[in-house]
Amino acid sequence: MSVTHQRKKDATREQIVKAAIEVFGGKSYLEASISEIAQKAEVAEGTIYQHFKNKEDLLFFIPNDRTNAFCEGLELHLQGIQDARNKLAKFAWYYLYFFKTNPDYARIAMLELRVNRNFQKTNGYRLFRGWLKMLGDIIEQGQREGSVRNDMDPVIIRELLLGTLEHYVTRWLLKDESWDLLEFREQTIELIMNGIKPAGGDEAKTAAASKGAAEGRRSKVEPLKNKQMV
Amino acid sequence: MSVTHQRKKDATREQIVKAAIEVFGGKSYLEASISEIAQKAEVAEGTIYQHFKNKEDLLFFIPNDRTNAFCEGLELHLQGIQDARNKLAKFAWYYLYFFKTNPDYARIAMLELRVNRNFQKTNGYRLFRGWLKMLGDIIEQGQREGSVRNDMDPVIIRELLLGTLEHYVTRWLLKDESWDLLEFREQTIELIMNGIKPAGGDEAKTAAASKGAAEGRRSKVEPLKNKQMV
DNA sequence: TCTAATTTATGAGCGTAACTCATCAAAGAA
DNA sequence: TTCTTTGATGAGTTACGCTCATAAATTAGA
Repeated sequence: MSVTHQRKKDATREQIVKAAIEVFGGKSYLEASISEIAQKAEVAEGTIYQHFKNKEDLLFFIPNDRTNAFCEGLELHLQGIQDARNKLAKFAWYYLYFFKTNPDYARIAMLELRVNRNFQKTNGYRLFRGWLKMLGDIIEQGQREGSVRNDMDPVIIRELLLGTLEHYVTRWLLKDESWDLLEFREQTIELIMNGIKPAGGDEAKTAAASKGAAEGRRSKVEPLKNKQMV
Repeated sequence: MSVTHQRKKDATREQIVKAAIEVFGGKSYLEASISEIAQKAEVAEGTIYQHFKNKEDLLFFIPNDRTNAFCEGLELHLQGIQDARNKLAKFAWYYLYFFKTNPDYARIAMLELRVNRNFQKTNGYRLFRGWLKMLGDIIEQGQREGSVRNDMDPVIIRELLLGTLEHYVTRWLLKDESWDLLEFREQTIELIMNGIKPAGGDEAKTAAASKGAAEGRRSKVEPLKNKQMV
């Protein structure tokens, strides 16, 4: 296969994926039809099956590119921020901002992929777990810094944040984006930040003391037996 | 139509719904087939269409009974608990307990109904919003009591709790119930309870003072413009 | 430049599953 | 018993995912 040939094929596949994002984003996976995707991509139905094993395989291909875009943007937006708490706040903002500006993909990710059992075996899910680790690292950094309570398993904190954010995006999509996805951000982050603040110290008044207090309470609760929940 | 006739028809419908819960619970809505449900219910395929407009209509009928069961159990488990914070903790426990003991329905509710746009127009969703209000009332009670910070819109607190719980159930299902759904409950509730505690007071040390502190900060943040997020 | 070989695109045709409808069975009313 | 009404049935229709034989396009060799 020559280089030009490959280019041509890649271009066709890209057209198909682009059309698939639009169609899967506009209606449910079930209601979306291959023929509609083919029409929008301006290829024959059979061509889609030259590039993808089946309809689901096409769906699962979509997050590859989008997850990478998410990661790149995330790293960019976190640059220059030193402390974990500000990184977490920035993460929450970026997460909502990303899906707000990618509503078609948001629908695919939240309403289709997120609840699909087969998706967990795909490369897209592997990429998802990649940036999940980034989030976990920030939380652990905060625990080392003393700015995040360390008597709590970092996975719990991660899931609290992630669960809440995914929930907001999902509700926003189901309400046809009728309200601003970022509207609830400030109060929600305030709530979570307050929750994960080291115990025994009101940070606003006694920021310096909080670190010591946190250290004193290290490993108060049982460590989790099974962290493979994602 | 006579009483006996109606009884007979109701019995058939119940058989169909029972079979549908098993089949929709075992595989995705897409993979589940009407013929399999008909077989399991021991009726002809055509009979299903005497009782339900289509496959989706059958799916949407399922939560009617289960939501009522959820509500009854919830009210029972909340009985005798006076203060809002203990009610919220109990709610979280009951929520996870209910889905742990109803895994087939959990899959239908979390993986199908929760992300289905059409579901929002159904009676099942109306019932869901019914107990959502119960949860909101508990939070508002806590804000009046002074045990829950009232400088925060109650909807935010409700969504934080609900989002996290739904997230746990979803992850648990996608991991084939391989870990204990209740394992994360204690730490998560501790985290949320800490977050929604009135600001400025470490409750463990200065419980009495917290009320006053909370009142002092009433209406600190902007009220939400749009509460119709669910 | 012409030709053979390989890769990519095509769409008619197939299988399957949701759904319909004419017919049958069962129960109640007269 | 006969007529009417309601519920159950499954063969038939339709729509959609998917296959495959064929055509078109591109490359390599002479």
